[in-house]
Amino acid sequence: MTSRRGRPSQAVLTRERILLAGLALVDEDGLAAVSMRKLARRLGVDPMSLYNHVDGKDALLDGIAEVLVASIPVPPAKADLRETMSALAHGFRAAMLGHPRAAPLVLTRRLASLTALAPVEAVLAPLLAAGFPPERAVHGLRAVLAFLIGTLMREVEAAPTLGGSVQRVADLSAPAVAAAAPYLAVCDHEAEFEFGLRILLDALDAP
Amino acid sequence: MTSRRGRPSQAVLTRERILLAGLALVDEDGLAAVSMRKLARRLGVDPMSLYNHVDGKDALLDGIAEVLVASIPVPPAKADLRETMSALAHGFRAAMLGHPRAAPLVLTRRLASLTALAPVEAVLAPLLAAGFPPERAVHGLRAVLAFLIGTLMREVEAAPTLGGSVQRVADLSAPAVAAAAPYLAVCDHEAEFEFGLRILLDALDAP
DNA sequence: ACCTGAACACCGTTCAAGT
DNA sequence: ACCTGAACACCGTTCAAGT
Repeated sequence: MTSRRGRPSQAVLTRERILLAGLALVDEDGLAAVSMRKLARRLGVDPMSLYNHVDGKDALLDGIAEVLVASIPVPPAKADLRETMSALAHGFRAAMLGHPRAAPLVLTRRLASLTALAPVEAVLAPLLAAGFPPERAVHGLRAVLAFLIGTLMREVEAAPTLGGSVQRVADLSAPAVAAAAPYLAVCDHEAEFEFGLRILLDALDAP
Repeated sequence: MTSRRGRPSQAVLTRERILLAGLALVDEDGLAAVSMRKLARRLGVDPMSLYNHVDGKDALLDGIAEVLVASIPVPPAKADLRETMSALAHGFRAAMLGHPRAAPLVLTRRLASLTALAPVEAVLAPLLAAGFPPERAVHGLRAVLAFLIGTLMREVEAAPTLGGSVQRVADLSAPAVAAAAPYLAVCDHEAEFEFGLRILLDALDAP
């Protein structure tokens, strides 16, 4: 049922269709498996056709990252400072954990700043409203963001849990590691997240 | 001056020689430019020869990461808690900034835990000595590590500064971003690092 | 035990050609 | 304006062969 538009045939390909198919490909097969050719195959199209909508493989990955960033829920501007910060952090985390294999795209690329404008505004607005000098607000934002990025890298695949095989390898050579081994062996990501986030939000609340 | 060993000719290739050449290649040309073939060329050797000492490209990258981790200076076990933590954090940062293009290998891969044993011991020992219950010591370690990873990712290339082109794009649509624009536009990595680290170390000192 | 080189199944991207 | 396909210069890795 092609509609009554004048164009010879509706474009099969769209930047959006490509990015969504790309995200699905990453979700299914992982980042390392992404290739222009495979993505084209999935879309039933010649590999070169993708280049009409996307600037190359790197731009494709940036685009997928932007899709992910755009999916971060931004809480209503009203609520109180701590609640807002916490809601944003949890929303960011949930968005990343919803696509664990694609999350490194967001966590390890410098995106065009406009992509993250809404969430950044949502963080800065209550900080400024609470009387924070802008410089300190930016410091706070960046400290929390660094923690989020580090934590999520760990949750998502990369970055050491320090868990692995610490078992009883360590003894005389590393007595403290041996003593803490049971806690190093497991990692409750949820608890680690709340623990670190509370420290940072407490520090921002304080002054 | 080949020495008097019985072997027909000393091995030209060593795992260590390969890893160091790999690190140099990353330093010069960046991570994306690393290939087994290019590394072999640099060593004056057939590409396939590398496979006698290294398990493949991924294992090569792990090996380079381990070289970097091994270069983290571990402070003497004595000093006081806060001083030790701070020294380790600064040492970690300095080691990564010494090889900014290779740093993501450390920051984004799950290394065999034994690699990081010495630094982890150096963090946990003073925490336990100060009376921290081991579970809390591990939480503290992980929170600081997450912050370090996130901060260094930002310093080193990846992860948003939020600086970019926020200039005056934002106005009515994002008044808080507009108000903080001058501080978003620049990023004093040193200051951000100290700011966040102090918050975390203060929180660990407290109880 | 280590090194080699040909071969295989892939890549990203340029370019000229089609509609 | 969009899509195509051949071609180019690369990849990582297997395998059989050399010493």
